[in-house]
Amino acid sequence: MSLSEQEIQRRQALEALRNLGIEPYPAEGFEVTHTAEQILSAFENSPEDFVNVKLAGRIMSKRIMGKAGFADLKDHTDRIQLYFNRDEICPNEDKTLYNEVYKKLLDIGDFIGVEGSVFVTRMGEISIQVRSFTFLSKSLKPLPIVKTDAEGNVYDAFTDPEQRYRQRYVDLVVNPGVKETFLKRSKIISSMRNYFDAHGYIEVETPILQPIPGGAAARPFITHHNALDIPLYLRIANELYLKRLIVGGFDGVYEFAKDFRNEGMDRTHNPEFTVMEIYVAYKDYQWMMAFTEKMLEHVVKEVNNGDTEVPVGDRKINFQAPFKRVAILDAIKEHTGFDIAGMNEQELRDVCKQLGIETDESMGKAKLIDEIFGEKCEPNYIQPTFITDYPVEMSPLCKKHRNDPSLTERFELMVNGKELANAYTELNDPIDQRARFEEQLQLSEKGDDEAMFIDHDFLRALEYGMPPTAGMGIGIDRLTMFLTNKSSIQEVLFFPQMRPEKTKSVPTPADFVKAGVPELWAAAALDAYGSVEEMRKAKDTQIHQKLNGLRKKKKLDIPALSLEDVQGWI
RNA sequence: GACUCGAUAGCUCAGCUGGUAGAGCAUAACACUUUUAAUGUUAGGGUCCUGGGUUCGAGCCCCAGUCGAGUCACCA
Repeated sequence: MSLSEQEIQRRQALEALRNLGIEPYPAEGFEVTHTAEQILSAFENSPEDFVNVKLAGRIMSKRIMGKAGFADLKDHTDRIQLYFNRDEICPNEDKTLYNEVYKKLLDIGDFIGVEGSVFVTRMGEISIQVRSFTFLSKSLKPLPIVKTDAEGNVYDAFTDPEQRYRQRYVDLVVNPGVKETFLKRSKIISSMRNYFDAHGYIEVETPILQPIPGGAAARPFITHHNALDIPLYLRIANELYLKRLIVGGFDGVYEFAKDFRNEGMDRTHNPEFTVMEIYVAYKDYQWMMAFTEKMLEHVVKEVNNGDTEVPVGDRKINFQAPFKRVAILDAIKEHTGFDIAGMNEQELRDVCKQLGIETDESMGKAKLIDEIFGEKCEPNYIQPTFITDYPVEMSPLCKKHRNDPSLTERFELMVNGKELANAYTELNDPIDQRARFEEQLQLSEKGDDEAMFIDHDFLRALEYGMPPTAGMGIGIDRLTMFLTNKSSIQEVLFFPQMRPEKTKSVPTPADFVKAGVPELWAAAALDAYGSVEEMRKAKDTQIHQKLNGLRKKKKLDIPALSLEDVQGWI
């Protein structure tokens, strides 16, 4: 491992601290009495409460002026300025603590604990006059320095998305606002959870490793269980398990679930993502629509200071309930002029052709309709809109429409032209369900690699009887994107999936020494071959000649090699 | 998958008919007792993503690759 100049200096500082008897990584905790936020918000009203404060955090900047100096301390709440005065920190003759430890050995990025009193500087900034400080953890790698001036201009921002996502810890430390996004995400989830709990629904956990990946149309990740010697799949949905629980007598269950889909990645798709699914017995999709819009309105208000309107890109989206409801066939009629109700597969193909939508042989009716809707209608629904009553072919787990058996009781919630939620009156007729699965099997044989598998255990559960049930799933990542106004899913996931980092190990002379090359020759061998592997590929005679050649050329002051020497190394 | 753009110091970026690299911040040293992107002076710091090619000579031109970003397609 080769270290940069600054990394070496920090290791030296680490040593210097230890030589002074200061442990840079102490085992003890540090008692914290205040946070930066508390001090900044309450000091002016009651300064008497802040004559003795202890807080801990990371040093974010340092400014020294002779016998006094400043630093910014960032704790989990905010940043606050520290004032270090030499004679305050070092009341006695020995000024080491100021001159050496504070001035030279304390680096940006270090965690320290400080004790002192709060005051206001001449410049009017609330600061802590430090009486004593304690190293809590030394930082060996320099953080990128992002500076903001009085006008709020940001300098040298740490912006490279690759580095920000790969090293989210750094992103969180130096880029203001990143943490807020994730705090909001957390709040969205807890707000939703509270809403469900208040209705008496039960949060449950269901298997992530599934023998049959059911509940959605998607390509799964496959893995293998050694003891059972069977393939297992990472779940693409948890729907079928939650419905089993309704069969078992739960009235309302929900789960915040990580789902996994082995498909493309882009700024709206990550291989693992979070979906909340909820199932409520004795309800239908009409009820669920009303429940969903009220729930969303509630969540949006909670995370958005009581406002239902949120900015998304250059638009504003209003989550005020009730949302508009449009049947999918009406939507298609409105945006394409075609009435596709009752059309067969061939007729739909013709419509696609006239609309300029590409199709292929593997597409059934469902996919064709989905294409038309996705291509021509979906982008038009900016404000939250329920699209309802999908054709039966598109929804194999959904109950047929009470008024039209060619349709289903399903809705999707479209926001900003994207699907945010999906819900059904759940199919609980086991015979119908079996028939629908069998249609999926035919699609699969036709080449649709996303068609659903038949889950016989799920059918068996339905045969015992499932009460009428409404179910709904909502994409938490997408919801978070809307509510934080981010245009990519990577911004709302702490650790989005990335291609593995290439760790190109740079060979050093030491590697050659380890391989048996004498130290005298290691640098030359590195020069000649670049890596141990390359050298091993060469013949001993070639190595012998090449290295001696190099010795001559570079006038190395070392004895010439014999062939026997070289044979001894490899 | 296609196209476009990018990769140079710890970070943000510059670089020129093709002549072995430069700024700001960060770092180090000195000065300075309340600074505000602190300041002033000085110094150090680089496999210019990788591999080939053209050339007397490549960070720059050509080819191939890696990684990333954006647009589109595919996929939900």
